[in-house]
Amino acid sequence: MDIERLREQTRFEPTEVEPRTVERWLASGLFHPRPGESGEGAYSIAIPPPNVTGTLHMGHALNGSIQDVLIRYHRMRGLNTKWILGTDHAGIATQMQVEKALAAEGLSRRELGREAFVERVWDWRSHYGGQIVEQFKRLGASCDYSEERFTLDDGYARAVAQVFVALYEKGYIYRDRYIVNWDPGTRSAISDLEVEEREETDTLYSIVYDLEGGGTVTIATVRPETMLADTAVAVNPHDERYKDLVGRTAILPLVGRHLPVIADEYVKTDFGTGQLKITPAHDPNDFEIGRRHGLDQVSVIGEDGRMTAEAGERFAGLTVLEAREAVVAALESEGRVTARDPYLHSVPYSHRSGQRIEPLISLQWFMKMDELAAPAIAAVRDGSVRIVPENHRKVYLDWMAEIRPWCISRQLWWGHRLPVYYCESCRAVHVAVSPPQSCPACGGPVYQDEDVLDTWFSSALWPFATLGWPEQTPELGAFYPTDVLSTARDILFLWVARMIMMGIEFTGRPPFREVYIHSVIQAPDGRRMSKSLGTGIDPLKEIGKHGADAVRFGLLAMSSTQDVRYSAKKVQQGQALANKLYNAARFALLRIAEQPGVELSELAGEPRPQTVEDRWILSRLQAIKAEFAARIEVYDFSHAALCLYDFVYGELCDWYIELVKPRLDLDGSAAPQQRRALSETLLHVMRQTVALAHPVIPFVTEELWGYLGGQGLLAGGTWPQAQDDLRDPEAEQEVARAIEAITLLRGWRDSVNAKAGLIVPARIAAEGYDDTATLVARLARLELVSRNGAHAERSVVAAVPVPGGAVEVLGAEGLDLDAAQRRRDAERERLQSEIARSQAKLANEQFVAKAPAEVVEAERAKLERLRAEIEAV
RNA sequence: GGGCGCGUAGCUCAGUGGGAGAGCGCUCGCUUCACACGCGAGAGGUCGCAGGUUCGAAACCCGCCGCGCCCA
Repeated sequence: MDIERLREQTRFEPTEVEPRTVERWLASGLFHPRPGESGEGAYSIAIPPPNVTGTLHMGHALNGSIQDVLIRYHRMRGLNTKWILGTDHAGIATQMQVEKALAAEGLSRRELGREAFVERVWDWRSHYGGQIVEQFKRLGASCDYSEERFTLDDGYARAVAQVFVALYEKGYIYRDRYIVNWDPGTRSAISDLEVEEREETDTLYSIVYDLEGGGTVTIATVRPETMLADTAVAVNPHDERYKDLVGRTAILPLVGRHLPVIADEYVKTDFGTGQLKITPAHDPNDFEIGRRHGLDQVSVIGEDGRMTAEAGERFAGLTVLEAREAVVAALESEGRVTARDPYLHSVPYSHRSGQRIEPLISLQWFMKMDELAAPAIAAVRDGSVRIVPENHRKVYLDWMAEIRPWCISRQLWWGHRLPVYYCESCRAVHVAVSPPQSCPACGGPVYQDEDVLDTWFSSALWPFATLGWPEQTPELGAFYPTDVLSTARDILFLWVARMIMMGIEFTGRPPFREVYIHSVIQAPDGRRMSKSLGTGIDPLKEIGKHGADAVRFGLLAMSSTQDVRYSAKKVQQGQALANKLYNAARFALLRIAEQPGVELSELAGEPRPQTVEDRWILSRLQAIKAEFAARIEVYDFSHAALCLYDFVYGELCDWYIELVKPRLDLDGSAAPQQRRALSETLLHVMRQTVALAHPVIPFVTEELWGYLGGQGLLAGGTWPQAQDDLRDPEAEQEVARAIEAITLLRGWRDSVNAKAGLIVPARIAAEGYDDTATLVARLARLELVSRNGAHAERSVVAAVPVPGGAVEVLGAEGLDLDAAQRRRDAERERLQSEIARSQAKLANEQFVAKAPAEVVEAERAKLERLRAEIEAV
């Protein structure tokens, strides 16, 4: 590497370095493992496939950073590591985007026809799809880009069909007329999980129905238009007021239908009058009551969101809201509306189209979940799938315990079409992977079901369908099950739970050992980050401004076990770290290069400690390696990132480099062996630091690895594990003591207004500085005076307490001694109060008797230390 | 209605039984021969409120107030 370039370039420039570093990584083939390549075992992660139409948002950037840290760390640990990449066809989302584009041309999908429309979507995908994969590269994500999957690829589609057929044959998949969440926006049924409840205030109307044979009931409803479909009136069986009503008949106003009065536990006695209209075709709860009591189902709202002929001539064709007004007006004219009250309740909306859900009865395909859920519950309960953080475990188990059938058919065109065929002649139903040419029963012509599967049905197969299942491929053998699934919690039910169920059902094993649920990054003001709110922050823009390393570090550092606000400061901290590391390496290399008799290319980069600070940094390096590894193992990315920062700033740069500077001077006074040894040690420390930080900030570390003379690409290098033989508690203690003393002395200097450059004559009257006295003196800007040397006869003008005693200052030139006196008084006061506190504690018999011995002992030692310090002042 | 979580320095957050912490911001001082994306020093907190357990509580328990999310 060109050392001259390094000399001139005083800052790390991510926009210059990062793109070319990505190219080097991609060209290396490091990200594409071959099955069974490493004897150390395999490590794999299946990426949550982003929507093919999507672009990178903060959630992707965070999850990409998390997964890449895990992938790079394990790759460097020698495991055969694969990050499975791909995109999701995202049925509704993609179809809606293309429909929007068509609308701009004045076209609709129905005008185009199914085949042409689907072709348009494929075209659209090839033009605009997959951008996000390029964006993952820019982030530095080390996915296996050479094997990108798509959930609608041929092989994947075969896996989907095979799963459908198998589940159908087991009786888990069935067709039913059932109440579903109808989304008038997409004109499709959607699953319970795609429905979002919103609090809204509506008018609660009280309406009087006559009873046959005299009397009335009064029902309360926010949806008077659905009364046209009422088929019963219900009261609670324990409601004493209405005991006599049960079994009588009410007359439905406007329609005249006879409604039985039934008793059902569902009815709340304290809501409204305690009398409830039952509309099985337009309310999920009423539907269940209807099934329990064998009530008729009358549908008055159609799939277009308008009233049907069943609603009667006066109302047919009206929208739901128009019908509501018309029905209320009609009831009013009969004097049946007795009250209107504002009422706050939750209203279902489609997560997909944003429109209000219309519950209605529809012929759909469903999947029974109970049998699949049982082993998926067991897997989490017995720990074969571990959910981190653990509190999500309970959320998962609670939801799984109450799992309901899943509506899997969608009235869309973009997606996996159901492998279901109907005979035109005999109406027989055939479910098969390969389409029958004619009806196997009667030979008649067959046609395929129009519906496609819910996107999540195919996503549920992701970890194994991407590896070639149902074929027993080498990839499947090597990389399944995957090690961890990292995701935000919003798709725990939609996706994660279903993957566990399908994985166990079809491969006999859960698809991953651990599920890591990461933070949701909110806008800085605490709102949701979203395009529509205008609160989104584009990770690529941030990468452009601060570099991918900075964004990765920032996101990891701000992440937590709960939701967090986006912190631009953390990203800047990451940028500062990259630059700091760059400059530390730059300093080390330039100084090594300038050492007479030392040649960088001849150095091995092995530790050759000669002094206490050498032993100290090597020991601290082992500690930080162990801590980083431990944090990664428990998915504590924020502390992993921050401990790197603290090490680089707080130990390597602020102290070690400052401590060794004089030993790297250029006047040639040091012996060549010593220069060489220090160069070795410094190079070792820099290489190790850069390697250990690589999973978090891969770009700057890869760049520096080249300058530092590392072998090959760092991305393919070895992660430096902690070496216990380099641990040195004594050196750690000695240098920690020196650091504390220097800090105290600097504080003292400031308080006596000593000019920054002033060298103060002083004497160390304290224990434990044998090896560090000159270091302390230099960094605290003292001139050490020996007992019988130059200034020895001068009197002590100040004593600065430091661990183990004090530093006595001799000579007052340039010092504000009044300030020194004030400082000394303040210090004495502080010590006095601490001593008093400590004494009081030890005088407390309860404390001495009940606190653990070591705590009492520590308190005694502390008191002794304080007394020594106050003595020294 | 049920569940989960949060409330600590101006801001964002860490700390989970034994002397209140970090980053950023702020103040003061530094062209100290890697870095001003830098260096040194400093100010700043009744740890939401009220009770309890304990020799000892920011931390554990109970209640209240405020905020967020999930489920029904």
